[in-house]
Amino acid sequence: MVYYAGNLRFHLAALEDELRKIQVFRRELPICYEVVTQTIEAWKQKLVEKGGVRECNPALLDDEMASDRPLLEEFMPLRDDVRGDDDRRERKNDTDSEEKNKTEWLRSAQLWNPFPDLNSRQDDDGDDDDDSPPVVPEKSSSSAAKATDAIASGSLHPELGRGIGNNASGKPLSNPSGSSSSGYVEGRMACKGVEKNQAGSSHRKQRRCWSPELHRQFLDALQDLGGPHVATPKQIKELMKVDGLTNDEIKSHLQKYRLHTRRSPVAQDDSTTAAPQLVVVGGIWVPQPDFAAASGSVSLPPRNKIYAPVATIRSRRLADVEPPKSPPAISSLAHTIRAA
DNA sequence: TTAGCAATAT
DNA sequence: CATATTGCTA
Repeated sequence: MVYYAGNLRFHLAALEDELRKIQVFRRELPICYEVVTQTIEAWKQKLVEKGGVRECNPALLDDEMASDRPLLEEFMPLRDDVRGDDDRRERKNDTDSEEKNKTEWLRSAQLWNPFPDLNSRQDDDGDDDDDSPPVVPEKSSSSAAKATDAIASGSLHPELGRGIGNNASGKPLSNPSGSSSSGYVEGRMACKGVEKNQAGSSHRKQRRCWSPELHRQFLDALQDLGGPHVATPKQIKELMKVDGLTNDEIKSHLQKYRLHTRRSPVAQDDSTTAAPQLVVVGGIWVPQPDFAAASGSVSLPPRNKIYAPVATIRSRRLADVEPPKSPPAISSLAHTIRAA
């Protein structure tokens, strides 16, 4: 009896150890995490029962536990040498920096989700539940960045497509309710063969979408930097502190964003003080925020100083900081007007 | 090396 | 058509 209890405790401890280890990958291995967590819970309960009521019969116990086991073992075969660590060389002496890097890219992984619209989770930028270690501004060495990128694009990766029923703990971590879970899930990670730079023609990256969260960070950075037209990709990247996000990606996003804001400059709500933010440019009325953008095409060359310096601009709410959700079509009007 | 733009791919 | 990636140039 004692043996079983001890055994159970031992396994429990081992499991908890494992849980701590995969904590970092919680987002990427939601099922794994969940399974382990639940198993731990279940076992704890067993332990309690065991302590309380003496009736426990070893065989019975095994049987009962069997219900929890198979699932678990699919993902995590139990070993006795769980703490062996031989196979987990990566985290031998918990190197803090490495840990941080991982969590950081994890954050990014979370943000880079392939379901732009679906993933509107309740919390928002909550940064959530998890006690993710403080993200230190730590300048990520380029090598580190590359490493993480490599990881992100290739290796570890949770097969989270399979619906395992018991996601008891609540929100589906990564895979929003099945709708349209078309092969995008594997998009970034599955990467079978891709990225294997075989024959050096793996070329095109997997297409990754900017999640609302990520975009929000982007916008924040933009705002801090004084607007889309003065912000530079690198600065943005540093400000966003999203690891695994490359300059090129930001550059691209910025490009698109600029084009977008140029086309449909939206005066952003706040109509309370809706003083017409209009200014005359080349004979046409243009919403002020777009002034800078428009100036480009109307020959007001250096648009650098149009925006206030970083510090002062912080509180301002510029239209160009927000993506045009519902374009008022002013610009198109402008075009037609100009044509006429 | 980076920013910006254009071409191209999804 | 919208958006992401790559290529090219300054």
